[in-house]
Amino acid sequence: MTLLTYQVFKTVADIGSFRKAADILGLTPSAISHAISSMESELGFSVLTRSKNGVTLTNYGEHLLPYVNAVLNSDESLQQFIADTNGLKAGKVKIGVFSSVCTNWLPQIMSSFEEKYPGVKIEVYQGSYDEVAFWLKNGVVDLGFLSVSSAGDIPIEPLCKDPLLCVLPKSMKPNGEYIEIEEMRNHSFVTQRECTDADIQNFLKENKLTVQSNYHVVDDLSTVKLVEKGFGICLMPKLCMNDIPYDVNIYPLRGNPCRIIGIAVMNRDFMAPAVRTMYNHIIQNYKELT
Amino acid sequence: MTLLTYQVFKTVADIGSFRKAADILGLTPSAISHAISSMESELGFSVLTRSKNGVTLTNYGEHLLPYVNAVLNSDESLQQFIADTNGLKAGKVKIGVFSSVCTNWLPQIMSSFEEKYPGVKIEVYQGSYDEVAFWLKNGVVDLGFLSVSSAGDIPIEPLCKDPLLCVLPKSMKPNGEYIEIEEMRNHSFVTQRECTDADIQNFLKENKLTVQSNYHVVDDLSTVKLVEKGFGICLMPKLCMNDIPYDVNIYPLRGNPCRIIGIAVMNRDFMAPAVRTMYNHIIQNYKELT
DNA sequence: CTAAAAAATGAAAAGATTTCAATTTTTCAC
DNA sequence: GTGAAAAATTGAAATCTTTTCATTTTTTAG
Repeated sequence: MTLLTYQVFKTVADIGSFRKAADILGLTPSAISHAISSMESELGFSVLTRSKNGVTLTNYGEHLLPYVNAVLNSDESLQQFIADTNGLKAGKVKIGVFSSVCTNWLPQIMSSFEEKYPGVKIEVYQGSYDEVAFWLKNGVVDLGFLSVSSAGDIPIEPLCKDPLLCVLPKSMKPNGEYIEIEEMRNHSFVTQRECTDADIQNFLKENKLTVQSNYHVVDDLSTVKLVEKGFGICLMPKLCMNDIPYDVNIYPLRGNPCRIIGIAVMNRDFMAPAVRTMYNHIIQNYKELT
Repeated sequence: MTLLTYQVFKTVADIGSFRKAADILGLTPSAISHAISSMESELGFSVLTRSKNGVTLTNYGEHLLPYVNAVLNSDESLQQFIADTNGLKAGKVKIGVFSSVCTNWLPQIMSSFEEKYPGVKIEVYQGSYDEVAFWLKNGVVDLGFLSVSSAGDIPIEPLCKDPLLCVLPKSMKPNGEYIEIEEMRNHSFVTQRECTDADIQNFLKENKLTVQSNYHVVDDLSTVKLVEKGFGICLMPKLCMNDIPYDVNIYPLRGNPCRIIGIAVMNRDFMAPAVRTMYNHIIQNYKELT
């Protein structure tokens, strides 16, 4: 017996006619008849008496009906849950972000989204690129902000360029408007521990800048503060600098190297409705790149 | 989505592996995969992440699971009800009887049945042949005792013969051991109202005994009492006389006319388990006719 | 008694599920 | 990193279920 069998039984029991039940369910009377009789042979007893005044429940049918109703009701609430989820009356989106997106973009994303879809809950997970990528792969988050170069094999939609800047102590000034790569070669660097900012590591690697670095810190603020105090120079994406009250000199680099910030999702074709909506919302609001 | 889809989803979610779920459900891993992916495309979002450490629920899957469990649990209790019914741990039998069976046979039938199947409830409806037949046709009772001649088109299993006897006041005696039909022809009859005992009516009709009857009573006791007081003679099935404290002469009739008592059921091939068991129980205990 | 309506029936068609065989992906040990 | 083993996926064919169609039977109402 399937849910449809139950539905047929319930409808017939309620309405007392095979033909009318067929109309209601969009089936032929024959289908109803077959369904009921296969139900009866599966049960081993009959549930409906075909008599004058239409079709009525047998004693057993009468006892069975509440059980059938219980199943149909619980399925109904399941269907309702699905409908709510698809209609964005319910749902949850878990987003992985790195700190600069977290502080600069997320508040606006969240408030505009929440206004539009008040039923959807948003959970934010902040971490490094690697952590965000890991969370995406493991389903901890549905969507993740990443730089394109750090996304690896995770599909990512590029949103905008974020220029890498060179951060110097106040005491230092470059020769021109831009910092030449060669100018940096002999300076001590303050670098973030491990690959907290993979784009910068990549840039350094690409330009064969072997960095002499005595300080390995974790967060952007500390990095800049160490530069401020004259312990070295550092590279920092522009977006990060928004968050930091700094007293340093900031210069763009020759060739304007950028990190490309994108929004990543493991399976672009199969997002939950709330996730898809958030994904589109983010692209609409932040996509600058064609 | 069907109940099986739900079952597949639940099993996979519980055990975290398609292959193991396939083993448990007796399906191939491929079937599981197809089932889940068709579920996901129907839902519009994915419910399982295929990752390291096996398969885990997505956020949506996590939310969906309780709903799925609710449906499966209510179906489980439906299945349990069916099993109980089939296993005779539950169930009800409604039996229609006429008075002589009610008083003579039913107590023994009921007590031996109840001893064997204590979970099954028995309901007794007492009435005339016509009422019992009506109840059978309308599903008021599951089984009905009837005389074969009164069953009409209702299938009936003959159980035993019950001889018709002639009841005479003490003051009257027949010529021999048997009463000849002709002997009755000139006597006043006390008859039961309408066709309360169709067999007797039939017998009278068959033998072209037009009965001169001034008293039309309903119950057997009253009938016999009127005979006792000399208001006429009557015919009475033997079984009925068991119930009556009488002070009358009783004689068999020439040719030993009988009513045949049987057990009737509307659909012999499709009885509820408790009904079938009662049916067989009755036949075992009361069938004398081959 | 007949006509109309409702239900049942059996065979064929349509649809769904399951399996099979082959492929891809993932995991684990070396 | 490589390769073997395990797990999951895929598409096509096979199987099984459900539905319809056409017909028959049963029931009801005039």
